[in-house]
Amino acid sequence: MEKQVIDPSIKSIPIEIEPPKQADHGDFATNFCLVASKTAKTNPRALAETLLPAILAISQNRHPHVGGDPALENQGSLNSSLPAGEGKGWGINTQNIGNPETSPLLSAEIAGPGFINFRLNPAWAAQFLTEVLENPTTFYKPKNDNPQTINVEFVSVNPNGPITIGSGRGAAFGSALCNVLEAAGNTVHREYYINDGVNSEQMRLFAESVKAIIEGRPVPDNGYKGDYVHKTANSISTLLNFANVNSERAGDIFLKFVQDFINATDLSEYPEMPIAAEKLLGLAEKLKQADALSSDHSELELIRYFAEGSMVRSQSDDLRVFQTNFDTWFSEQSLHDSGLVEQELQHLLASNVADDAPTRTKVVFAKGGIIKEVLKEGQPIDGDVENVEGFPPQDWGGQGGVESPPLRFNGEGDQGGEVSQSTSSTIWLRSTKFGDDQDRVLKRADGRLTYIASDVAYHKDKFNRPANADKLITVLGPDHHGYIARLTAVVAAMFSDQVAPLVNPEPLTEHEALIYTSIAERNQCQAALAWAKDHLEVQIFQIVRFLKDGKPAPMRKRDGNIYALIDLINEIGETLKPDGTTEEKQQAGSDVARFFYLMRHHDTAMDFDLELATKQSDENPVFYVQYAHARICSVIDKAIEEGISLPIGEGLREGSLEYLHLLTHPKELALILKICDLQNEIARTAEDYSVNRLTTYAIELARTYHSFYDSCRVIQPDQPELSQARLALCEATRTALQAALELLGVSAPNRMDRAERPT
RNA sequence: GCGCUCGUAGCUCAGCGGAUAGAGCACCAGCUUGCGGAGCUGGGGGUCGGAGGUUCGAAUCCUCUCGAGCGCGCCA
Repeated sequence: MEKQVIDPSIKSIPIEIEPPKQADHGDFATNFCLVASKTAKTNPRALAETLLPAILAISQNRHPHVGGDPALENQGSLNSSLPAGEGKGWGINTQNIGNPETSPLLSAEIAGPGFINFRLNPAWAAQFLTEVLENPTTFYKPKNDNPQTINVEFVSVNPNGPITIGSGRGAAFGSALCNVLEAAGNTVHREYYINDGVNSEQMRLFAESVKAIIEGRPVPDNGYKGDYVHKTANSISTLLNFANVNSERAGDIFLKFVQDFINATDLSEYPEMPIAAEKLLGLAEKLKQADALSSDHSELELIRYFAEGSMVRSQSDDLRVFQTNFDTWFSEQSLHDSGLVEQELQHLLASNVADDAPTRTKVVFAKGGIIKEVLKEGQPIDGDVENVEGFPPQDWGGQGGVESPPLRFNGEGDQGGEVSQSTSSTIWLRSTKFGDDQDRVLKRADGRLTYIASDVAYHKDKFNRPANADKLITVLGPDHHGYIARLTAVVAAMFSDQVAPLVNPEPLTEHEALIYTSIAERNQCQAALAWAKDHLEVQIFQIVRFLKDGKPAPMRKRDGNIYALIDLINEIGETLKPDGTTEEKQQAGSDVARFFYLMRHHDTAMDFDLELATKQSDENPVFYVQYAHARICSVIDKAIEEGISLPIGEGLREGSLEYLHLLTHPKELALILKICDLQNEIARTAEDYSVNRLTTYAIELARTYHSFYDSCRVIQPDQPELSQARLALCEATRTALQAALELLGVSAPNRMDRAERPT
């Protein structure tokens, strides 16, 4: 036969190798010939027939090993652990290849329109187990050629109530995402943003609600009414009574209490402590001032500090139970106190992306993000503030000039004061220059700063955690969808003076002329926007609808109809482990809730059936997975009792893995391949953040094991070599299961209590 | 109006442009003188909302359309 010449340009086409859905199509298949046929200027089948023998020349005598084939190294993670095809001949008929002990492949064949199907040599594939057993904590971590430092902010609810089951989804997703990003070789910083700015209307309302309860008045309209509000009010009430009766000593006593508490706490494990402690210490200082309680104003501050501090504490306690931990709890107010907000505001003004001109630009977009209309609105001189609910505040001083914030712990930290201290002009962020649909207020005419102003400083500061962070990921709830554009605009505006402008000599369009003053400005701003989109990724998780008695249950903090995450955890735990310790109950509850949240893609709405989660929770797939783990542990224990050695970790004995080639059963091969696949799943998850993939993987791995277990008896005293090989497979499976569950934040129990079966 | 998301088995949902679209629950029939039966094996069940388009090939990508959910504050 004549030697075929293949167009060399097909070298640039990526090779994809996947396990086919049909088992009789082999263990792996590649569609390369289908993809490359056009480039190669031939039909797929002919290309396959030419290519197969050409591939053969690469590796006639491969040694069995696990790891990358240099020829395939750059083609993707799964592929790198696969062998290259080798053999003679081609055609529809299966070709047997190499010798049965060491050849990677049993066969390779051309099928269908031009697929090449590979059948692995199980004995060769089993060598992968050596890798697993020798490196149980790293075998599943994919190679990462471009490791990044990433700040991930998630949960970040207001300190005015417990973590709800709604926020629970963000906690589960965010924490699991961090785990996966880390496993994929990145450096991750977990961050919680405490919305404790003294300007916050919501927090003021919260404090006023607590105060009303203390004083026996009805809470304000739209105020907070839940049980926890009363609980907080009661403890403050006790404190206040004590302080009033014994004001000269109350502060000292409370101060000592707080300090003892702090001293007894390992701060490295409780990163939120400085914030909560700061608030509580502030409260103690207040109590020490004899006249502190004389004015209504101060008492509200005091109540607010206590309420916020205790809420932050209880939130962090609940999250810790939920296997959700943070490196940094960041206080919004600290940005004001340190002057960073004012500093960044000046920066924006200096960069000409913010000003106090009395107009606002609004952009109307047509479908596809095309600008349809640009409107310039004049700013009402009066009345714009009064339209806002609750304004002007009667008894609450804001910052920036009306009054100083009530307490200071970080020295001066006042508002700087170069911009209008207390009067007249609203300061606008010209966010329409950065793709937002309207300009945003940074500073109100009365001098108070908006939430966006904090955001500017916050996002700049965030890039320091980790140092010189490559990327910020912010996980937000479904009600924050409209926030993406302005947040991106904020980041773009902040760095607008630091990026290279686009090169675009096109004159300004009619619309652009209303937004930008020059071509240069447009090119600068659009470059900044591109930079921002590149460095800030907002991940929205969709709504969780809670079903109680089959009907949607409303979930609002303010009307008290609230369902706390910790209550859900406790209820599930109570059902599952009625005789367990609190810790055991919460572990079980957390496991079920986390798995439940993580089973669905974060960006799709999900129903959370409260009956199912609490009452019928043994139907939850998490038990299926955990049962597989417990079962393996049991088998291993039993095997060791029977004198079968298990080669793991430091006890790895030379030669003890020499029988792995006996693992030739189809179920054994399937299990080995599934374990091998974990690395690939993690790599993909780190790319597209679809953490739910790992729950699916865990279920499939468990199923593959159960199926193997049913077909292949592990402990067979008359076949010690096979037993040992299968035991190694069991341990490798256990290791992979444990790794997957750990990433999900779900425990991998060594044993599980049998459920009581109704008779 | 604009934006985001979803529509796949009776129900809840998986599904990386590939070959005959999968799992759990529910239903039916089996499996243990053997390592945990919370398990395994098999079966019935589908116009992947609809219509076009791109492609050798579409549940997957594009456009349109129908239906459902959510979001668009000088709130945070």
